[in-house]
Formats: sequence, C-alpha cells, structure tokens
Amino acid sequence: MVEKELETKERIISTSRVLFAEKGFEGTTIRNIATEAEVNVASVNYYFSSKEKLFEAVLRAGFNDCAAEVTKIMIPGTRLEDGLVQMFRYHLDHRHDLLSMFKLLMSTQEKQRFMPDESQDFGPPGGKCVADAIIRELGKRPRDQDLHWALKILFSHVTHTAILYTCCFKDRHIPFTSDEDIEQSIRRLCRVVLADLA
Amino acid sequence: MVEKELETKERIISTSRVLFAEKGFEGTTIRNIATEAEVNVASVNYYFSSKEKLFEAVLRAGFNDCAAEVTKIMIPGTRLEDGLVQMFRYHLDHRHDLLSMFKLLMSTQEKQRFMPDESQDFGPPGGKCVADAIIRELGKRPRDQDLHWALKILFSHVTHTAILYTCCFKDRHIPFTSDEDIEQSIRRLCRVVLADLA
DNA sequence: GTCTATAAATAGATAGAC
DNA sequence: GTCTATCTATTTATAGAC
Repeated sequence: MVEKELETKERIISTSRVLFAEKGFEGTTIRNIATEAEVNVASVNYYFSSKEKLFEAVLRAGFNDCAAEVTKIMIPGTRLEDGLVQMFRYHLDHRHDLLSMFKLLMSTQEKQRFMPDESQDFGPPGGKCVADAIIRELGKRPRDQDLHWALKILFSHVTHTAILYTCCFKDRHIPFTSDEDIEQSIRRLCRVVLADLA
Repeated sequence: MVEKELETKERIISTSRVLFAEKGFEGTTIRNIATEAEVNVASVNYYFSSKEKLFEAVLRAGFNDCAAEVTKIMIPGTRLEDGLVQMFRYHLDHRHDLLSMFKLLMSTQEKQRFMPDESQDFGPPGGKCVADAIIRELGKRPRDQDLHWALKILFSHVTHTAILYTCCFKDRHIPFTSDEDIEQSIRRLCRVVLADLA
C-alpha cells in the first residue's frame, strides 16, 4: 500500500525532526522515535536502513525547507527589515530544524559523518537572497567587505536570537525578551547597519 | 596520596571538558574519558559518583571561569570594543566550555536535568560588567530598553561568531571569516551600536 | 586509590512469521 | 508492510582483590 507507506515514512520523519533536535543524535533512540510516531520499531530500519541515514534525511529536509522559505521571503519588493523578521518567525515556527542543524554544526564527530568534504562550504540558507535585498535597499552595491559585514551581523543576530528565544526566553519573564521585543531589536539593528553602509 | 588524587581528578575534568563539548553528553562514554585521560575506567565513578555529576562539575567549571574572565576584562579603563574582542578571543581559547554550555542550553532533556528551576534565569556570564562598560563609554546611562538592545546585539554577535568560527570557519578559506576579520567586525558593530545610543 | 571482572540495562539491527 | 523475538555490542555502575 503506497498510501500507508507514505504515512508511516512521514510520521517517522516528522517525529525524528523533533526528537533529534531535543535530544541530539546520540540521545535519541530508534525505540523513542518508533514509540512517539506510533509505528513499529522495525519500520524505522525498514524505511531508512539505519539511524544515520534517517538523520541525514531529517537534516536535508530541514535545510531545504529553510532555504526555500528564505528565497520566498526575500523577493524584490520585500523590505529588508520585514524579511529578517519573517526569517526570525520562520525559525521560531521550525525551531527543531534550526536546533538540529546547529547541533550538527557544533559536533565535530557527527559533522564529519554527515557533512564530509567541501559540502561544508555552503553559507547560511538563503544568504545570497539576503545580500540581494541589502543591495536593493541601499540602491547601490557596497564594497564586498561591507556587504559581508552586514550579512554576518544580521544573520548572526537573527539566528542566535531565534535559538535563545526557543531555548531560554520562551515562556519565561525576562525583560526585553518577548518576541515583539526581539522583532523590534532586529528592525533597529537592520536600520543601524544599513545607515552605516549608506 | 593527595597529590595523585588531584592529578587524576584534574585529568578527568579537563579531558571531559573537551569530550563533552565535541560529542555531547550522550555521545561521550565514561570509557572514552578514561582512555583519553589515561586513568582507569572505575576512577571516574570513584571521584564523581556518576556521569551526570561529572557533567555538572564540567559545566560549573566552564561557567565560573568565563564569568571571572569577563569580569576581569571589563574593568573601568577598558574600552568596550577592546573588551569585546578580548571576550571573543577568550571564547576561542576556551571553545569547549562555550560549546558544552550551548549544547546544554539547546537540549530540553539535559537542561531540565542540570538546570532545574530558577537557576535558568541567569544572563550571559559577565552581562552586568559589559552593561557598566557601555554606560562608562557613553558617559551617561541610556534608557533601559536601549541598554538591553545594545547588550543583546553585542553578546549575540560575539557569542554566535565565536561558535561559528570554532566550528566552521577555522582552518578553512572562506572570505572575511579570519579571526582578524571577525575582530574588525566586532569593533565596527560596537562603534555603530554606541553611536546609535549616543 | 587503582585495578579486573562482571552485573544489569539498553542500544541498533535483523530474521522470519504473518 | 508490519510485527515479535532475538542477536550482538556497548553502556553505566559496582563488587572485591590488591
């Protein structure tokens, strides 16, 4: 049954996106996944051959989804600060993908296993689109070093803050860390950076 | 023998700081640590009772060392941008502590285990000292919301970039990601943020 | 304090019935 | 495709000799 197959496979993937993000690769067991997804233990290996292949599929899904979304967001006509806020919101809505990817980046061991050779050279998902948005908003192309500086500043703040919000700020009462506060922070940073480049 | 005891215990701690950072809590085994530290497997449980207690000791050591260092860096007389660059360098020199702490923050499971209740409310190590440095450099106390904005921007960039440098940029040849480039980025961001607050 | 040996639990993966 | 049962390996933790 093709329908049943898709259902089971999809349930395994979507459950794994959450569990790998929360407990890491080593901290998640196939039995965890199977129980949570309400599928049989053996079906995980049946569909994905191994735990490692499953993790690969999870990472690929998260990265591709994010790159597609950023591309969609950063179309001509979008103001840079609006686009960055949308990126931030996307990360909140897909926090598990962000966390899995970041845990992978931070793991020497697993990074070598899952991102061998030159595939590590890709930048942040949608980096090119954000660069184009900066150029459009400035009305000119800044020097390379200025453009890269702006990208580093903006991406690092959006990404880092999305992680902290997800892991630490959410559901607590720390001053100036509500999602509205953070969105205002991003907008202000965006304006300050653009002004410095102009 | 007290001397031997210290030696063994210290070797276990310093090896664990590296291994937990690289492979995570679940990914690191007591046997790994014992082999790498060249001590007997049983001595880890002898000195620390359990793997969890050892992890606690490792995290505490990393956080305390960092908070002490930032306090030492951000004394009156230090220019803010110099202090932030020193913080960045400290993170590079102690990348394992930064990675362990961040992995813990990103792990729902382990965070609940190791940071129960209100102990989660502490800010970044040395946050207060950096705030004081901003106020000194401005020559006035800005509005609370402006001060918190500046802190968020500066800490997120220094921290996030230290992680990325450690995990992705180091030993590769990506434009504008050398440690000198990053230090210039931090200085520029610092000037831009201070100018916006003035 | 340090070691070997081992207990007790749990992991990933697979064989084979249905 | 789905299930149970099981193999093999590895884990943390501890008991007991030295």
